[in-house]
Amino acid sequence: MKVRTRFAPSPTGYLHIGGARTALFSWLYAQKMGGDFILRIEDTDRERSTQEAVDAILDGMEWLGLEHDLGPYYQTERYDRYKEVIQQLIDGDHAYYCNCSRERLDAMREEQMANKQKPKYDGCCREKGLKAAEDTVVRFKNPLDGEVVITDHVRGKVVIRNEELDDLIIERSDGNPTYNLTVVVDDWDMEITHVIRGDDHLNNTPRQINILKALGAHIPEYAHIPMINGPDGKKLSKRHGAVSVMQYHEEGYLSEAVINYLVRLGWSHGDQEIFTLDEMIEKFDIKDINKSSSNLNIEKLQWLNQQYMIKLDPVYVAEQLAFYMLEHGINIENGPKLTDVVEQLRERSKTLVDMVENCRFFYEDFEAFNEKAAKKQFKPDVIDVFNQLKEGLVVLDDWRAQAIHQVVEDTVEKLGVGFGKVGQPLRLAVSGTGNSPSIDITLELLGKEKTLARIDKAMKYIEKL
RNA sequence: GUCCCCUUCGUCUAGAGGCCUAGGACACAGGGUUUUCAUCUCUGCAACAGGGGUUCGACUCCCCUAGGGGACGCCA
Repeated sequence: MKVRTRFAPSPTGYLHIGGARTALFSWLYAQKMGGDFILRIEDTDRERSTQEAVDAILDGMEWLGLEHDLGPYYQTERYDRYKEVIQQLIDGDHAYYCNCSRERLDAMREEQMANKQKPKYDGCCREKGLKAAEDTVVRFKNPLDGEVVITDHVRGKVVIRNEELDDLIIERSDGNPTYNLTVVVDDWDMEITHVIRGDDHLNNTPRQINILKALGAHIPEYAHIPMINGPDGKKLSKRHGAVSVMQYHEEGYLSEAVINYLVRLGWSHGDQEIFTLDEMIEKFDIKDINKSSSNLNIEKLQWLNQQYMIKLDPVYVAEQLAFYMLEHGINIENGPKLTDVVEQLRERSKTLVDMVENCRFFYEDFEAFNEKAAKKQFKPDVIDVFNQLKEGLVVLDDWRAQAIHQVVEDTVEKLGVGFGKVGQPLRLAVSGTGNSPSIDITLELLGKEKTLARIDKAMKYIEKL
């Protein structure tokens, strides 16, 4: 049988980091097994599902490169099929109509909780043989005894007694099917072989298996993967910063780094930290997924992101950088080639947004010198240094790092000072900050005209002190 | 409350009874390289939740306790 996995989000919000990892694991497994990866939108909650959320999920998947082979399927387009299956269950005496009021249900739940019992439907209408009516729902006849054994690929054997379960609603009074029914029908119809999903669904699994059995359907393999918590170990929430995967995009992370970060969260292959996509596919195995939940660690993501900026082709990274330059209002026509910027700044930036800020001075004049650096570097005697430098630079036709370096060296020699006495004030003068790529390359990329203008500007600043 | 699940350095993890004086990575601290910053590199810091078993031997197996998470909806 051909392996088929699926990612089945409900479109009630953006694609968050936990969902993205679930999708990644499903996708990886399908890739590894040469199977299909299906995207299914579970939009049966019509109140909360929105088109914006669908788009946000699709965007997130696309950015991460998690392409689906089939779909997206929308559950709202499959209502006829669900109706048919519900009828089949009723006809087979596996489901029944129930007219218990919400008030009765609520009161019962409260009472059970007060008695320290697990709240469950009491089966009131189970044998009444009710017909469909205005206010009736359809409930599944869950077996009363025996147990359900889940052989989960991550959790191992999990046994749930049927007496812990109750007769869940599979069709609402408005005629809409509910989640536990639709998942089962879809996984069955779509011939899903491996259900890889968050472990918040582990508790639903026995119910779903019972329905599958009643339908005479094949029961898929299951793998319930643990949750991802925020950096503080608490449940992921907006307070933790980036929750939507697209927020990582906005903050300047490469999708390659995010994928690599995500794959190592809850999964590992020995001591390896960095994986190409092909390596991931080759080495990924469900049995290597951890059982315990993991916490987000932004520092590690930042480290990975830098590793990827260094490792990836500068032409590609430059293409990505162009997006952020535009986004941050920098005109890339006013400065050096982006590939040069990438090569010079990738070891000095954690994210592409960092890189934008670090290269800004090549493209735009800055307002003020870094205060601390100016205090340290801009002393009156620097005027001599700048005059000397200018003398050499003005006449320099070959505006390249090597020649520029020679001018700086000559200045150092003539003035009989240390390199730092020349390089640092110069760096501050042209960049406005205390750090940049090596000074000769910085000047080369900045260009002769801007360099000289900025030295003049710095001299005026110093004279006013 | 009831049921289910989880528990190795601060964090991500390796570990399938002796290979463990518990390894790697991020972070952090210190050194080296770089007359900037970073990169790179070296060193250091730092963990088997607790208690009982089983065994010649337990991080690894079993039980209990504690802590954390999830489920218990006409949400998914």
